[in-house]
Amino acid sequence: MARPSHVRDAVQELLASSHRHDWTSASVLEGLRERKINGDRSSVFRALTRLEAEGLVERVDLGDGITRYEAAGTHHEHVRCERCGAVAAVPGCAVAPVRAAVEDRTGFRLTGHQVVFVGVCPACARDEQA
Amino acid sequence: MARPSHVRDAVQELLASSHRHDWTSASVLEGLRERKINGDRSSVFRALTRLEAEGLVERVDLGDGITRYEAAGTHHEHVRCERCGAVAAVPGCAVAPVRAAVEDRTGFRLTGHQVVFVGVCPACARDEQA
DNA sequence: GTGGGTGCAAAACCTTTGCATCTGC
DNA sequence: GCAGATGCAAAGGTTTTGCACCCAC
Repeated sequence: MARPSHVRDAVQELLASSHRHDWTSASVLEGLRERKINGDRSSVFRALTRLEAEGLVERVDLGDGITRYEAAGTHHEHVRCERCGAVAAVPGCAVAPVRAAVEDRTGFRLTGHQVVFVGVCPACARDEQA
Repeated sequence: MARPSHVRDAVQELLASSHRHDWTSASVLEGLRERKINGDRSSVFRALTRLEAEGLVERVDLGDGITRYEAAGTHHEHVRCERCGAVAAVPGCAVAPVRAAVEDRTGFRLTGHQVVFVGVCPACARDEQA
């Protein structure tokens, strides 16, 4: 056992070596191709699923129906540009301060959260001016 | 023009007369049937799309790949039970306090956000004890 | 008659699954 | 040989689109 998995290793390294927060199955596959690594959709999905289970990558849901992934790291939220789709990180946790209040008011015991800010990125705001 | 649209009207009334935050295309269709209103998937989708554009209903993304809708109203966040899927409202805005800070740190001009808390609802927590 | 609303079916989309194959161990 | 990894193809589920029909204006 413990056989080499070139696809999974390549996926992990691809995500870890980038600062992108919006890797999709398609862009991962493309990234592998650019690195001259052959891969298949199913292999990429299996790799991502397993890497997520191992805690090496995290699933990011930006609310557009496409599942995204990023390398696991320090906690942060995301902001997505509604014009160009660019995704940036928002350092820290946006809802930590209200966590206790939410548990009090809803009776739920919270285990996680998903926060996505939507806005206009600086570049698109500039274009808008012009 | 301004022709009657029984499907769209029925969808709007269905959402407005309920307090559910997790209407899906399927449950809306089912709801219409229960009201003896014939409808079709595409009609429901077109109705929801248009009602959303008109600001009468809001899209709710709980991160499970299924698009949900609820009647538009006062702003609130959502919490979803990871055991049973129940959805409850969280009054108020969880991220308002950090809005300005996010704009400062990212340079984005924020136009909206999407917050979903994940946790265990009181009922499931009780079952867990047993 | 015109345009919007509708139903039906087919397509599109992303994701998942089945299965045969290959290859380290 | 066995178990894990892979590629290919097909299925699965939700959402979208095309098209013809119908009806209120």
